[in-house]
Amino acid sequence: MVLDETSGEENRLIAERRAKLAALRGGAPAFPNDFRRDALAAQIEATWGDKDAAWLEANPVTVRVGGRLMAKRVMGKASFAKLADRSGRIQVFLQQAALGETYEAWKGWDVGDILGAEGPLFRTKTGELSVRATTVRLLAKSLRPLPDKWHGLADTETRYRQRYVDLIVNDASRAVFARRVAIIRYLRAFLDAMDFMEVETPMMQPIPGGAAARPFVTHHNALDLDMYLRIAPELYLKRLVVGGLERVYEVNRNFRNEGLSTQHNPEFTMLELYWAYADYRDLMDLVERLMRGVADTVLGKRQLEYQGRAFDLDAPFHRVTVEEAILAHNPGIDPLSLRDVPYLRRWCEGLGIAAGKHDGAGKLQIEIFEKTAEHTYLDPTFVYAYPAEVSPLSRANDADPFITDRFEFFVAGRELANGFSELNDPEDQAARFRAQVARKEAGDEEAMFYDADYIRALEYAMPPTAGLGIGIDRLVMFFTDSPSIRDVLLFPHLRPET
RNA sequence: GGGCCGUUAGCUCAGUAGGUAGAGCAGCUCCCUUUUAAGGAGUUGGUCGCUGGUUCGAGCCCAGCACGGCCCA
Repeated sequence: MVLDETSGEENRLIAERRAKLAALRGGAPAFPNDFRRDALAAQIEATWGDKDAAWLEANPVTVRVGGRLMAKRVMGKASFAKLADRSGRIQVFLQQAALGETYEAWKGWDVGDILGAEGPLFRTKTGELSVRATTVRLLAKSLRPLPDKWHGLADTETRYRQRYVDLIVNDASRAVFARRVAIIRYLRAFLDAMDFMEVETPMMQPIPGGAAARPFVTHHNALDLDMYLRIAPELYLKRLVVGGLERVYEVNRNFRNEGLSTQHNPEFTMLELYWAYADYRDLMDLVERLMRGVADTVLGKRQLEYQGRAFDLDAPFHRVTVEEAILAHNPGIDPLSLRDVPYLRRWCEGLGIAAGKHDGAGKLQIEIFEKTAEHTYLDPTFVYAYPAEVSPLSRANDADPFITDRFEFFVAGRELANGFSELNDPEDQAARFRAQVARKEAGDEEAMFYDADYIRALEYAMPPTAGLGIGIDRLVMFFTDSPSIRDVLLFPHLRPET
């Protein structure tokens, strides 16, 4: 894949089309913008799809359609064209007898060009609802040939780099992004109906907070201030709960300065919501309802296949604690030593986990969980009671302060959501931040900063609150049977072309 | 960062043992007034990702690099 600007010599196919465009420039505007449609392909099918040839002849309906020429079949003095608009495709029938000189021009137009046509609807010999063109115009010349009309565009790299081409020729790709939009629309409607308020909080933050991740750094020139692209909106959203916005959510991008994979893009979309007077159990129930609601909305059923495996969202979602999960997947482990640091450290070594020097029992538990258990949760599963050590923003459990009232939600072995009862005790939160700072000073680049303003906000008192984050890209992957996050991102990050 | 795989015409792909590059579609010329990947006849089109090396000779073998894919850390 070489760009013409750098290759010096233009492709012959493009040169041919450029010559056609040059000829067009001699007359009327080559890129006119005075054509207006009055019908879309899908509307035409919906409105007149059930009318037969005789009805259409007796009740003439004239439509103006426009779109990209996707198929061109010339048979001497008559032709068929397929025009693609945003709703679908409509066939246009062109005849020399009706179009005169324009018909000769049409024969020189190319698949990929943008056309407008007007004429009455009729049915062809084979019964296809079509437009019998009385006029047809070239609205925009395509200089580049489209990929193979039958095989489409298969090259993964080109599909990602030139998504516009992928969207033109691959129906399946368009369907993925249509479904992505439908899912996000559903989530918004669901939350709006619960009286949640959608808000926007800073993407550029002086202190990156709300998650354990390495941030991107940028610089504000006027303030001469380094700033961070947010790794999460969490601390800002909770400030809003302090302010009395008792139900808030935000759907937007987070940025994490980490590697790329089939599960990770440096910028990804997260839904975060904060719900006062609710707890983590309410959130688990909410997630179950959302998952079924998404299925109902975009699939019309709760049974689906993801990457060859069947899933049934009607079945109750599993719920298991972190410690139960560790015991279930590490048969030899001693249940009474699950919080014993030297014991867990030895167990980690046996699993080939490189534990950090300062890791406590909670961190070591999570390492063991992630290595041995996480990927096994294929059916929807809530894993809860996360250790406080790895949950610096979560409320400690009343009966057992080693753990927090926090869960993560797994489907197909992947984390789709993370939720917890929020830590609203400002003194506990300050102590947790100090512990994070100690970790950061010990070399943990993902440890959190101390956010003094956030502590100040909590000191005004935050109501008891539950907070949830849902990874939208992974959710869309699941509901579109997509193996890679790049398949659900319109413009996934790639290295620059050479 | 490591391992494996890939990169050949605009697109989708073949390419024999290392002997000088092919198909289909698209394009171009011609025929064709109801096609559905329209059809028929003819025809153009390649720095085989890049740079080196081995060889009389490299798309093919070797090394490095670039980009992509999958897996691992």
